[in-house]
Amino acid sequence: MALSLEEGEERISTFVTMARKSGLRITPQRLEIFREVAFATEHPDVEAVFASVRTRMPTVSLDTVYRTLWWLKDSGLVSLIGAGKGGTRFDPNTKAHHHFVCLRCGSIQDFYDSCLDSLEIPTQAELLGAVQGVNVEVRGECKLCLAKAALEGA
Amino acid sequence: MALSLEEGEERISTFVTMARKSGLRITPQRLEIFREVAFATEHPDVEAVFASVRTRMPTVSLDTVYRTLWWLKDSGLVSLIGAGKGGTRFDPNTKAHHHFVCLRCGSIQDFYDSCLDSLEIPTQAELLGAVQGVNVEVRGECKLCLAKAALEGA
DNA sequence: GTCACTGCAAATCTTTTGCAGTATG
DNA sequence: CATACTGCAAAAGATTTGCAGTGAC
Repeated sequence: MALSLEEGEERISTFVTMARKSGLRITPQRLEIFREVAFATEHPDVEAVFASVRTRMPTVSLDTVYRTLWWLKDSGLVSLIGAGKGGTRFDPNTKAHHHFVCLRCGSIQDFYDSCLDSLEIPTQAELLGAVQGVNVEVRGECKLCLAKAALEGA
Repeated sequence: MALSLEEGEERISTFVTMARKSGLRITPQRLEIFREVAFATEHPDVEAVFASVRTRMPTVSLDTVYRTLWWLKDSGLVSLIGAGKGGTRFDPNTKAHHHFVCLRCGSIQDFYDSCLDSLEIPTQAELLGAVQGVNVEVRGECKLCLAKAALEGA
């Protein structure tokens, strides 16, 4: 699955605008790293981005890739898959359920909703493989983080 | 949010049954580790399970926890949050979209569906914090893994 | 009694940090 | 020109592996 050139370029121009707005410097490394991610359709991990950027810019270091990616994430230009940070996490709940994921602290809370359980799977998704279940991930900021932010902002 | 005792015990008896069926030995460590995970409502990571089990069984080692958790995962008794294994992964797609997650290889593919984008957020979820978006995670086995399995099974 | 399972310790892989030099705005 | 950014190297953290002893079946 290839990304259209226009869509990639659109992502890059958003990137430059955002960077300017945040007063952050646009360096060749950052541009190259972002270009890599912006055109990616495979949801790469850090190592993959690094390897790929390295073919075109052999001097970039792995930690620059890390720093750039976290910065992109903080700016909202890319998002993390799942809860993001931290080690592997487990879910002992084998019943149908759904998650509220906090984008700030990474906490995950279960919630139940029978309508969501019986969500109709779009044909688009059916085509990608053998579907076994659905989990709806509601993303936002949890109560605790909201309270903390309110305190700090006061 | 506490888990009802019955539900936890139910999970444990499922565990014992499953273990017997797979011909795997039920050791005190495994039972303790599974008990920990079965009653957890916080989607713990390995370190958290380890720390908690250790308070009741000070001799367990971290690697036993790892081994047991992977085994539980392979048996389908617990599932991994997100794609599971591997490092942090990024998603450069800032448009509303959804994921097909392969439970076998961990690959993630995007798909689009405007009905899902405008999914109504259940009150249950609204109560947990400030909602910013929804991502539907369709879980199953991807085309590639299905093909591989077919080859090996032949 | 057999053989899978455990604990330990060391190896490996992933991510972060401190510092001195470099280059962007 | 100031100072944020980079690369390097080393530290910190997470996960895996090899091996000898132990215990579940």
